[in-house]
Formats: sequence, structure tokens, C-alpha cells
Amino acid sequence: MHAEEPIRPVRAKRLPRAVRERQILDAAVAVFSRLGFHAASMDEISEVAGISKPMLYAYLGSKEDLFATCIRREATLMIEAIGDGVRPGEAPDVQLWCGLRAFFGFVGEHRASWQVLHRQASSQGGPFAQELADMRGRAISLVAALLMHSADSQGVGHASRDTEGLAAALVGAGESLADWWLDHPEESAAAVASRLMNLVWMGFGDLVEGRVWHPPAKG
Amino acid sequence: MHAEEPIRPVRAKRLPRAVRERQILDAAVAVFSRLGFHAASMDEISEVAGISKPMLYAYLGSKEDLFATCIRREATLMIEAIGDGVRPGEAPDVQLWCGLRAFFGFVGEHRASWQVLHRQASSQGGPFAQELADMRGRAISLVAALLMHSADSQGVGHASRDTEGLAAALVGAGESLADWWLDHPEESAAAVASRLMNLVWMGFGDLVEGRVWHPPAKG
Amino acid sequence: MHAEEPIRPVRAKRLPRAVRERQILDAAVAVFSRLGFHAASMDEISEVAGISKPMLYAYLGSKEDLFATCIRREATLMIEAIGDGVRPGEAPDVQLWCGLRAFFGFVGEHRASWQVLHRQASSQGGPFAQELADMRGRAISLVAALLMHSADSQGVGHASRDTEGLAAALVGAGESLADWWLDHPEESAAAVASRLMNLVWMGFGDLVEGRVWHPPAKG
Amino acid sequence: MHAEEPIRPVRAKRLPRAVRERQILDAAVAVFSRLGFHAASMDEISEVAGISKPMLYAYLGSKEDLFATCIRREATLMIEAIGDGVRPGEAPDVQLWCGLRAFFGFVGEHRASWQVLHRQASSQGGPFAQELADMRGRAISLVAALLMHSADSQGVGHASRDTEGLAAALVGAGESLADWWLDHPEESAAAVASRLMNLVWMGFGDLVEGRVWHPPAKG
DNA sequence: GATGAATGAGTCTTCATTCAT
DNA sequence: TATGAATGAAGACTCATTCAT
Repeated sequence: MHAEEPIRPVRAKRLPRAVRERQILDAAVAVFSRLGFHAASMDEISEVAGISKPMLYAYLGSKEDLFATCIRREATLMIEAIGDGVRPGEAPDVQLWCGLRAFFGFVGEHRASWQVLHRQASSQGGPFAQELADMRGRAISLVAALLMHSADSQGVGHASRDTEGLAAALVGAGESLADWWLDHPEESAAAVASRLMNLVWMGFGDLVEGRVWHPPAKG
Repeated sequence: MHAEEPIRPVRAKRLPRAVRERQILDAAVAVFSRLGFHAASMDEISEVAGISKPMLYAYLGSKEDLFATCIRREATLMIEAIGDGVRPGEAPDVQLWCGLRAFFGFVGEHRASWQVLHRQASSQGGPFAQELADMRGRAISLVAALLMHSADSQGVGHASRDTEGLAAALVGAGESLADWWLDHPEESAAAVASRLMNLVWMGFGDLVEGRVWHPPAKG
Repeated sequence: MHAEEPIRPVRAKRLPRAVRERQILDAAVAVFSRLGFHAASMDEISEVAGISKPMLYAYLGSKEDLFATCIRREATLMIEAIGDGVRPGEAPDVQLWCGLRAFFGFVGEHRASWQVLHRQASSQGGPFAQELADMRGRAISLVAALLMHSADSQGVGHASRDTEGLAAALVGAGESLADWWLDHPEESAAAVASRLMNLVWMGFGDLVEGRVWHPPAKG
Repeated sequence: MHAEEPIRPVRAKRLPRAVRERQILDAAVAVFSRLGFHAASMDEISEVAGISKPMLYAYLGSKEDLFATCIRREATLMIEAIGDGVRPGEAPDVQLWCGLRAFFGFVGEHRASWQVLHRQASSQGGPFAQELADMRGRAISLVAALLMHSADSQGVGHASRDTEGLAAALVGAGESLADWWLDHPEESAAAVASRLMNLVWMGFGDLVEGRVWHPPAKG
């Protein structure tokens, strides 16, 4: 653990607290995103961060604290990125598209952040799981509001429940597409966003306008 | 869910191997789905299964082996359930709908199975993650084939890459909707499947027919 | 830790649970009495007991649990020893003497037990400290009752508060004398008990009969 | 208790060494008496003292050094207090009484000091334990000398050994009574001292004059 | 075949102690 | 002088895994 890789963070001694904290959080996000909460060890995190474990604990508390801090930081980053991308005054479809574009942009640029957030969102257990579920719920509600707004503006009244289901589907589609995109990164974030818009927005438009798909008569 | 009514672990001694194995796997799926891979302990699994740990190891090998076996069994069940629901000769949309209906039906009836498969599919690390990713990849390819087939039959040539992305989105949408549905179980599996069809198939149809959504001129 | 002392408890494998438990408790009492609660380490205890730490935890729970169990066992032993020595029907002085004799007898035969009980009774902190304090309190009350009974039988009415203070003094005298005796073990338990009786009982008799000591006029 | 009103750790920089040291020792005594040696942490002590840890170490050395210094200071204080109370020329009983009165007076006014001395005196381990034991031994010898002197002056020759045992008992009685008194502080120090005198001195007088208590003939 | 008993290895966490500024 | 920053070493506790009966 010593002589084996003297290359990494030069064990730069005596950094100011804020810098060290960022350093540690970066390392923690990297390790958590690679291994998940349980499999990640404080030993490895401290090693990657280039500090000793006592510092890790002094700065960021227990493993759970550290993880929560990571998640909060990454979530904030992502929310800000999306918030920055959205144009509040525009039509719902444009807003959604901007949001998606910003989302894919963020995912493309912060793989590790996205993975910590997404991988752990599923993995139940721990107090953060709930927090992440809540966050996801808020995203779904936001999208649902956009859909609703769009439908309303076309004079159609859907039950909100319906809309939430659709929003959940859309969010899931976005997540899944994001993962897929990371493995097939041929397109730009904007292109992927467009793709999802085409799949979903058009279908939603059809729905709103009453063009629906029907299962075959005899099921 | 089937994990919850095994042969009632009466500590019945000297059961035939196959029965014992099923008993153990049922217990393991229950525990894994409740706690996730890492947090689940062999102690708890053996206790829930009503056997001693040495037997657990004798029958199903290491924890990783056991988990892999669980996943394979549940995946097979799910694949079979979907395969049984699909009607090969039908039109692509009907096939897709049947598949979705079968999928939601399975999820509704086998919560634990679904959770082991889905929750852990993300949580990377371990060798099984790859297996699950592969499985998911196959599902995506299958859906992509359906989409392709449908497009072809309408005389349109899309790059397969495009179609795979859409398929990934669709699969993700299905997963997400499934999770959402488990928390809001007001509708039947068929209804949820219809919902997703409406969202996606119509949009796909538009796409195929050239009605596309365009981002606003100045991005 | 392996090759360094292959002599101790022959690592006798596969002992029945009850035996192991006693073995462990004996070791724990030895270590706790030598080092005190905090300085004792579970590592050392398990080593002295000739088992691995997991067994230690499996059998006796956490360090606090283990310590509590030790204390309870030793306290029970001591209480039983004293209870066996006392003759309920006799005169108060005889009862007290019997009790003291039994007490010193126990201390002489179970040095470690006595040290765990006494050393830790003072050392505050932990939940057991309270328990031990209570136990000591009961001993004091018991002695106070004897004194009271004796005084009553001589027709003298003292405030109970007074008597409790005397009893506390007597108990402390006993403890201190016990420690001193362990370092100067020339006499028998009975002789030491007699010594304490002589010091205390006679004085108490004087007190009861009104022969009191007065501080010099001008303090 | 003096530990509770130090120069109010205003983080006043550049204090003369002696003042700083007193400040630190006050804090250390407070913490040690509250938590015991092991549970006390240098972090907490330095915080209570209002200085940084490096200063703590610079001024008073290791934790053990610090503890030893605490004990020595408190012991010295107590010895001085008792020495000041005693009147060398007086009769043995008066001397003893003065000593006891001074002792209880000290305990009443310096709870923390007394607790560090007494609580830790038992908890063996560490080099200070020996020191404390020695100190206690000196107290016992002192008392023994007084008893002896008194006996001599009445023309009775007891083995010193005997007297030392009695002295040990007396000292223990004093300690125990002190603890009890701290929990039932209804009387003045002088009154408690009188109480102990009455219990012990009278008994000792009887002893000296040959009135002894005899165990019952049989058993 | 079945299990109570056993453990090596590892995890999180803290503490006394010391540089480098 | 005074301290924020840093760490080696250890301690409590758990888990996957395997004998010996």
C-alpha cells in the first residue's frame, strides 16, 4: 500500500481544509461509483484520496456520512446543471428538451457522479436510498407537471395519476438511455435528447390528441 | 411471491436434493431481494431456509455462486413468462404489447424476483453484474428487432444503432414504470402495458412515418 | 500470537458450549481483574481463553455484555458465599461476624473475582458501575439493618441515617482490610474478621451504650 | 472544586508558563475525574483547557505523564490540607480527629480531586497505580503510628502488624464514609469525622484496654 | 447426510502522538 | 510560541467459510 504506487496524489502535505475535503469527496465518488456503498472500503477511499483514514473521519465523518455527502454534492451538481439548462418561459416541449439535453450533458461529463446517483438509487437499504428515491420522485413530479401543462394547454383533462405514470416511464427511459449512451457514445448529448423527445413527445402528443393504440380485440 | 411459500422449512430431514435446493433458493431470493447482495448474510439465508450453513455451502457453493444461481433462476422464470406471453406470428405491435403485458404480469406476481433482478442489476461489481447486463442487453436487442421489423415492414430504413437506442429507452421506461406501478398498484398489468404502448408505440409510429419533433431553431 | 505460546489451553477443539462459556468467563475475569474494563482487550481475552474472537462474540456478546456477565457471575458467587456463611437466627454480632468471615474467606479464595468486583465498583462509567454501586448499597443496608437491630435490642433509638453512615464506614473498612490482607496474608480469614469485629463492634457497643468520644472543647 | 474556575480559558495567548500549566492541570483533573483515565481523551482535555494539543504535550508530556502530574498535585494538596489540620503536639486521639476533619473537609471542597485520587487508586494498571498505592500505604502507616503511640502510652504492646491492619481498616472506613457523605451531604465535615472517631476510637480503646469481642465458642 | 463449533481476514472507527507552518 | 493538519497503531465487531463429530 506504500511502495506499490507512489505516483498518485503526491501525498501533498498540509493542504487547507476545503481543498482536502474536495479531494476526499472526489476520491469517494470515484470509489463508490465503481464498487457501490457496501463493497467500497474506507481504506480504499483514503488511499485513493491520498490521505490517512483518521483524516477521512476527521473531515467527513462516518462512512454513511461520507456517502450522504457525496450523494448530496453530486445531486446538487446535477440539479444545478439541469436547472441551468432549462428555460422557464418556453413551451413545455422546449423546456423538456432543454432539461433532457442538460441531463445527458451532465451524465456525459460526470460519469462517476451519475453512476453513484443511479446505481445507488436502486440498491435499497441505508437512509440515503430514501433520499434518492425522493429526489427521483421530485424529478418525476416535475416532468409530470410539464406533461400536464402541455395537455391542459390543448384543452384535454387527464387524471394526474395517469400523467405521473407516464412521467415515471419517461424518467426511466431517460436513465436507461443514459446508461446505454455511455456504452455507445457516438452521439452528442443534444442528439440523444432529441431521440428521446421524438420517441416520447410525439407519442404523448398523439395521446393528447386522442390517437391511441388499442390492444387487439381478443387478448 | 413464490419465495414466501416454500415447503415450510420444518427442518424436515433428508429431503430429495432438488426440493432442498428449491427451498434454499427461495430463501435466498427472499433475503437478497430484501437486503441486497452485500447486506445479506449467509447466516440469515441459512436460517430462513431452515438448514445449517454447511448444507447451504454443500448445495449451492459460495455466496457468489448462490447469488448467481438465484439470478439465473429468476431470470429464466421471467424470460419464460414473457416468452409464454408473446405470440410469434402476430404483428410487431401486438407482440410487443403481449411481451409487456407478460412482463408486468410477472413483476406483479413475483416482486422479490423482480427486485433481485432489477435492484442488483445496477449495483455493479461482482461477476453477476455482467451477466445481468448481458441479459438486459438481450432484452434490448429483442425489442430492437421488433421495432426494426415494424419499420422495415413500412419500408423505412433506419440504422440499427438508432433502433437500439430507442429499444434501450423503451426497456428502461418499462423497468421504471414497473417500479412505479409496484408503489401505485391501482391498475392491472394489461392496463399498464397499454399505457406504455400508447406512449411509445405511437411515438415510434410517428417517427417511422417521418413526423418528427424538432428542437427550436436556436438551441 | 500463534507460534509464541503453544502451551496454554491446548486449543482443545470442539468443546460443548457450556464448558467453553465457563472457560471464556474465567479468562475474562482474569484479564478484567488484571487490567480493568477499558484496558482489557477482547483480543487478549480470547487469546487467554484459547479461542478465537468470533467465538467470544458468539458466546458472550459484546465487551460490555461480557463484562456484565463476569460481574454478575462473580457477584452471585460472593453473595452466595456470604449467604451460606451467615446464620440467620443468631445474635446480630454473630451474624455480622459470620458474614465477615465468609467475606474474607471468599476474597482469599477468589482474588480475581474480588478484584473485578472491587476495582470496577469505583471506576465510574459504563452501565455496570451503577449495578455495582447498587450492590454495594444493598450490602450497606444489610449491615445497617444488623446494627439497627442490635441497637434496638438494647433499647436505644438512633436515626437510621446515622446507622447507614456507620454501615458505609464498616463496609469500606472491610474492603480496605481485604485489600490489605491480600498483601499481608499472614492470618486466616476468621482472624481478620475477628480483628474487624473488635475494632468496630466494640466501638459500636460503646456508642450504643452512650460512651462517646468528644472532640476537644475548642476545635 | 478548584478545577472549575480556572483563568477562564479565554484562549489568552502568551500566558506565563506556570499559569498555563495550572490551567491545563485543572482541566485535566476535571476530565479525568469525570471519565476516568482511559475514557478521558487528550482531545477533550485540550479543549477544556482551551489550548491546542501540541501545547498540551509540550507542557505536560504524554497522557500518562499528565495523569501522574494530576495525581501528584491533588495528592499534595490533600496531604497539605491534612497536614495543616493536624496539631502535632496534641494527644493521639485529637491528632487523629483533626486529621479526619481535615480529610473530610478537603473531600467536601475538592470533589474532583478526591475522585481522581480515589476512583483511580483502585483501577490498577499503569505506573501511577503503584504511586497511589504507595501514598495510601503512607497514610496507613501514619495512622498506624498514631494508634501505636496511643497504645504505648497506655502501656500495651501490640504487634505493629496488628496495628497496621487496623489502620488499613480505618483508612478504608474513612474513604468509604467520604463517598457516602458526598451522596448524603447533610452533615458538616467535623460531624462526619466525629462519627468515625466514635466508631473507631472507642473500639480501639476497648481493644487497648483488653475488652475484646470473642467469636462464639463453636464454629 | 447434517450440524454445532470454530476461525482467518477484514471493516469501521478512534486515539495518542507529532510535523510543518 | 502556538496550532491546524496529519498519521501509525490498535480495538471492537462481523462475515464467509470449513472442520470434526
